[in-house]
Amino acid sequence: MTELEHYINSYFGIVNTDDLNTISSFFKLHKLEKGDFLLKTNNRCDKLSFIQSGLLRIFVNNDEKEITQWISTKGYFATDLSSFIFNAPARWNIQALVETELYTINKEDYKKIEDLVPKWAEIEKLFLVRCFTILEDRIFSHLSMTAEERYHFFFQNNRELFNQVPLQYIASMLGMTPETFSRIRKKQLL
Amino acid sequence: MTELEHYINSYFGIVNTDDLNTISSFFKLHKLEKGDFLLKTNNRCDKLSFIQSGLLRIFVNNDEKEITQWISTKGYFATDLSSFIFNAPARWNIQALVETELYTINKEDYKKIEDLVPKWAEIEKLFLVRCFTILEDRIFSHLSMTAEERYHFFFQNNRELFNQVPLQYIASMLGMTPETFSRIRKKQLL
DNA sequence: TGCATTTCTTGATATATGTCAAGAGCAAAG
DNA sequence: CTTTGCTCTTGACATATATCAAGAAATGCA
Repeated sequence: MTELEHYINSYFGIVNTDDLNTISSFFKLHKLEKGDFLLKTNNRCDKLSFIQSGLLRIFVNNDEKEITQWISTKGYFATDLSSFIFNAPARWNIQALVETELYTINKEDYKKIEDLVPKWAEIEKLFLVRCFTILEDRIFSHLSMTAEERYHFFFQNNRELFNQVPLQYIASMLGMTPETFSRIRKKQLL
Repeated sequence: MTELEHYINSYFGIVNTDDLNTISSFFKLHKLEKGDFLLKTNNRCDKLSFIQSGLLRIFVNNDEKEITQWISTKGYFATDLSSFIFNAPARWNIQALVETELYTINKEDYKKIEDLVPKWAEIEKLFLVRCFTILEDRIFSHLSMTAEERYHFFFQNNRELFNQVPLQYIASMLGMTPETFSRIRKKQLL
C-alpha cells in the first residue's frame, strides 16, 4: 500500500479496496531532486501531489524577502489549491528541500475520479474541512500566542523537522526572524 | 431573491433556478437579537447559517482573554465547520453583535441537498476552497505584515465595519491590542 | 435628561521582536 | 584537506507592540 492509500484509508476510513485502487491508479510516482520546483508563482497549477517521502517548502517572494508559508512532509498533499481549482495564477512557489518522491495526479484525471468513485466528493470535502481547520488553528496561534509560544508549540509537534531543514524556513513560517528563532532556541536548551 | 440565492448565484453561477430554489427552500429565516449566541464552545454545531443582515462575531475565551477570530457580515456563512462536518465539539462562540437575520439549515436537511442537487458537491467544494484561500491570505498577513499594515489593509477593504462594531474586536481579529489599534488609527487620521 | 456602563484614547513604561553586522560552525565542491 | 558558501549564533541597538493606569468619550438605559 502506498502512503497515499494508507493516508486516504486511515483518515477517511470510508473507502473500499476497489475505490482505493481506482483513486490511487491515477496518481503517478515521480521524483524531485533537492532544489527542484514543483510549482512557481504565477504559473497555472494543474496538478495535485501527495508526498510519499521527502520535504517541500511552500513560499513566496515578498519585496526582496522570502516568506515560507509552510513546509510539507510525508503524508501531506501539495498543490496551489486556488490555482488548481479555479485556474487562477499560482500564489506559491513549491520547492523540494531534499530529494522528494511524489504521487501526482493532473487535473484531467482528477475530474475523472468524481465519476468513478461516488464517495469521492465526500472524501474531498472532509479533506478540505480538515485543511480549513488547520489553517484556523494557525491563525489563532498568531492572534493568541507570542513568538516563543508558537515556537514551543510547533517544536512539540514537529521535532523531526528541526534537524532536516534550514531553521530559517521554520522561523519564517512561524512568523519570526531567524535571529529571534535562534534566541528562543537557545533559551529552550538551558 | 434572498441574499442567500443571490450569493450562490453570483459566486457560483453554475446553478439553475430549480436547483437554486431547492437549495434555498431548506434554509429557514430566523432572527438573533443583539447579544444572542448562535453557538457556544464545546456544544455540537448542527447547523449552518447564512447572514441575511447583521453582524456575527466568532470568538473564543483564551485564559481570561477573549480572542475574536472573525467578524462575519452580510453574505457570509457562519458555522463551526469542524463541528458541523465532523461532529466535533465546537471550537468557537458565535454571537450577534447587532440584531441579525439568518438563513439556517440543519445538518439533516443539509445532507438531503446532496441527493437533490447533483451539482451541490461542486458548489460546496468551490465554497470551501474559497474559504481556504481567504485563510491562507490571513496567515500570510501575519507572516509578512506589521500590525499597522494589517490595519491598513483591513481598513481599505472593510471601512463600513469600523463604525458598526466595537473596535476592540477588530483589534483582536487583527492580532493587536486595543491600545495599539487606537494609536494606529490616530496616525491614519493625521 | 442624566446616570451607569462600556469603549476608546492617552501617557508612561516595560517587553518582545526586528535589524544590522560580525563571526563561528558546517557542509558541499574542488 | 582546503576553500567556498550557506546557515546559525551572538551582541548592540532600534523599533514595534504590550501593559498598566487614568481619564475622556460614547452608548445604552432608567
